[in-house]
Order: sequence, then structure tokens, then C-alpha cells
Amino acid sequence: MNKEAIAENLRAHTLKVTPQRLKIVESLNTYGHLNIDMLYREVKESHPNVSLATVYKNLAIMTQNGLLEEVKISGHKSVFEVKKAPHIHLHCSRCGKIEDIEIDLSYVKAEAEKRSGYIVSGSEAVMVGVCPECRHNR
Amino acid sequence: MNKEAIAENLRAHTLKVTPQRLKIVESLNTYGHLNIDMLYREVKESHPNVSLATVYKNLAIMTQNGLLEEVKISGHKSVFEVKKAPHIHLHCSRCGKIEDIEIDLSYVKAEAEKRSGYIVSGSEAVMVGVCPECRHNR
DNA sequence: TATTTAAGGATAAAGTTTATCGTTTACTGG
DNA sequence: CCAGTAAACGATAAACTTTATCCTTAAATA
Ligand SMILES: [Mn+2]
Ligand SMILES: [Mn+2]
Ligand SMILES: [Zn+2]
Ligand SMILES: [Zn+2]
Repeated sequence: MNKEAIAENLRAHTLKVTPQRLKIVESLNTYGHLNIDMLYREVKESHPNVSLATVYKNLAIMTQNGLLEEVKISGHKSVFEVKKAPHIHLHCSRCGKIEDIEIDLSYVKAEAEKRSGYIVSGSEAVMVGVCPECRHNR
Repeated sequence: MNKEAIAENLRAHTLKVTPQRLKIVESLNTYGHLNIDMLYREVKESHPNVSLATVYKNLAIMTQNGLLEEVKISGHKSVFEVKKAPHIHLHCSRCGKIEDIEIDLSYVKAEAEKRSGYIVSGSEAVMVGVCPECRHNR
């Protein structure tokens, strides 16, 4: 995804297009899921005197506006990602890697609604385990 | 669940039985899911000069030892609960309530393993929505 | 009941997040 | 383009959260 497409996405969410924001979204496009410290380091590479507060403020507003999503991972700092089609997460407990996988949870949702009386509007799921690479390297 | 059963549970996890720990587990038995502030307030009621550090230390050690579990809820502080059979969570976005529901995720797990090559050892899932009470009261 | 050691309380230190405020920059409309 | 406006930025203080330290207290053991 190129800069102009990212800028489009920012404008679509009524956010001004700034170099810092472009870099945040670019980094997320490249790496998938990053926490605040990783993002701060990323942005600093191209904008050495960016303020940490800027990264905080941008993650907050971009998450509120639905451009980004926060993913809470047990035992780690939250990571952020660009919002995309619903999916669940795989978390490798060895190397810490986080992967997306599209598995349909509508059965779980339907079952939860039926048995609880809730009306469910969203869901988050994380499966924890060991990735193939970590398994092979001992 | 009575005090002696809780004490048993603590001993089973090689933890000394202290009044502060009893109160923490009692409160969790009563209310289900509580965050650190709620637990601090709870323990203070019966032990007015408990230190916040004691609550932190106990939640950490009891979670490490597998007596408690931490549940990360989007947009809120983590809540803790007494470890029990695997289950998923329902979170009401109106009143904040958190409920347990036992829904089998083995299909999701199997599918994730098959398609990713991971070996999955655990999972966490939260369904967000509106509970029946909140729905009825407008 | 004495001994040992984990746990508690008080509080300092460290770490994280948010608020403030003056300056800069992106956008708008002429 | 350019000027005006509001949003965003950087710097930094303040607030808030969590962990570490250290001395005292109390639970377990025999
Ligand atoms: Mn993802
Ligand atoms: Mn639960
Ligand atoms: Zn791995
Ligand atoms: Zn509700």
C-alpha cells in the first residue's frame, strides 16, 4: 500500500495527513502488529525529533476513528494494527510473533447470543501456541 | 465456596494462607471478575491498612501459580478471576458487566492449527455486545 | 513454642500515559 | 498561490500505574 492510499485512508477518517501519521500507518502495513515503543522507534527513524506524545495521541485518535485497532495480548503491551476484515490472532509464546487468521466465529457468536440473551456486535479472539519456526528450531 | 476451601486452594498452589489472600479470592468468588482497584477496595473493607502493593504482589503471584487468571478487556483495566474450566467472556459495552459462557472452541483451535502450522495450547475470546438488562432499559 | 521464611506495610523509584501550552503545519477558500 | 484557521506537533510537566526496597509481622513447621 502506497503513501497516497494511506493519505486517502486518513482523509476518509477526517484526519489530517501528517508525515508522522503516514509513517505510523506505513509501519503497521509493513509489520502488521506493533506496540507503542516499536512505533515510536519507527517514526523516529524518519522523524528523529518526533515526540512520544505525538505517537500516543495519534494511536488514540486513529483507534477512536476506526482506522486502527488495538489488540490486547496477555502478558504484553497492546499492539496496534490497521483495521481490516474481522479476523482472529495467533500468538507464538516462544518468539512473540502475532499472526492473523480468518476463521469464522459466527457459530460462536450465534451460540453466545442464544444462550445469554446478549446481542453481540464484535469479538476478539487470540489463540496462543508455538509457531512452526519455533517448533522446528528445538 | 467457604474459607477453608479457599485456604485449601491456596495451599495447593504452595501459597501461604493470609487474610488478605483469602479476601481477594473470596471477593472474586462473589463478584466473578474484578480489577485491581475493586480488589483493593474490597480488601480494605476488612483490612483497612492493607497496602496496594500487597494486592499487586498477590495478583501477580497467584496468577503465576495458576490460581487466578487475568482477562484483558478492550478499553478497560485487566480483570482477574479464579481459574476455572475454559470459557469465553461476554462483555456488555453498556454496563461493563463481564459474564462467563462455556462455548467449545475446539473447532476454531483445530482450524487454526491446520491452517497455520501452530500448535495451540490456549485461547482467549471476548464477545462484546449488549446484555439483556441494558437492552430492555432503553 | 521457637525457628525459619514468606508475606505484609510503607514508601521510594521506575515506568507509563495524559494534559498543557506555545509553535508549527496542513488544509480551506479566495 | 496566499492568508487565515484549526488541527497537530514538540517539549515537558503532571498524573497515574506498577514495581522495588526494606524493615516488620505473621504463617508454617516440627
Ligand atoms: Mn490482526
Ligand atoms: Mn471468566
Ligand atoms: Zn515462534
Ligand atoms: Zn449491560
